[in-house]
Amino acid sequence: MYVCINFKNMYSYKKISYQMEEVMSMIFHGMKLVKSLESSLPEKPPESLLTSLDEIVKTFSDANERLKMLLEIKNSETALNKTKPVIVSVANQMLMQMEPGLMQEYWLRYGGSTSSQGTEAMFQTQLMAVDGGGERNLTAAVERSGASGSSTPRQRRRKDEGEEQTVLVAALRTGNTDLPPDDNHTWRKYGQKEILGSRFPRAYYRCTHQKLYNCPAKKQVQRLNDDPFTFRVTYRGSHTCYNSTAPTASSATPSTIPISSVTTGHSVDYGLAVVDMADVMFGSGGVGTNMDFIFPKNDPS
DNA sequence: TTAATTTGACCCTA
DNA sequence: TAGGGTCAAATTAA
Repeated sequence: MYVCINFKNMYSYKKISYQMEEVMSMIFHGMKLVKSLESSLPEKPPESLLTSLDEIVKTFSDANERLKMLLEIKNSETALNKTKPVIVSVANQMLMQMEPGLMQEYWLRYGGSTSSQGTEAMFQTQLMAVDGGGERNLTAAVERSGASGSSTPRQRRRKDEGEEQTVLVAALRTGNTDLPPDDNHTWRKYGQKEILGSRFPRAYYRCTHQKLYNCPAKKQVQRLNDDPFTFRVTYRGSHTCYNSTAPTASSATPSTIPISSVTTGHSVDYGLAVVDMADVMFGSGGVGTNMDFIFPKNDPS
């Protein structure tokens, strides 16, 4: 199952996008202050401590206020523009510029909500089930599986490896179309299998840093039977290699993600598209071209 | 030379 | 027992 979000009113969406960047930068500034305070905590005199705390509180409080205002704007626009969800095929084109794994990465890196309900409410998304070429609205959650299992861990477990997320990703139309688009992580292919009932084999990847950093992230990539230009990518496990080998997105502006492959991996080049987090957070509007994204709804972490 | 991919065999689960 | 997931030796690419 996948989440589709409509982005319509490009004008207000850009304004909000800009404001959201400001909020994000305020939050990051606050975090910086906290870190700075933390490092100098033992020798800080009470007066200086008070000043620092005041500044931190004010920064986060300002960010909070600004965010509330943005949400109000967003909600009022949503009420005015009840739009019909557009289906995955349209999204394929957008995915050439931005693909779901990056949203997952963004949340992981920049502290997305740990509450899927909160995220759900904020985005007011519409869930859509995509089954091959068919479509139907659903209100179920994004695929999760393997939460339970036997209590005796074994070396080669499959069913209780934690959360699983499935997303659709557009295949490249040029170059090596066999490769799924880069998702800003480096993956090593460790297997490929013919799957019963599937026209195309399923490829198995794990994080390149699995051994070095004990990173458990894995993904499966498979072309859809009825749409060879779309990959179904299933992510399992979260990356634990961020702190040590983080791709450069974290060093960029917090609200932007470079989509070209900044690490090695498959050398798929998309140019350098930039994705605003606010684009995703406040993406419903009135006039303009539909822009649809698909990304995992639940909190990937 | 090193790292990544391929692929047949093995293991695990339903 | 079948099907899916993983391992690891062999092969290929950089």
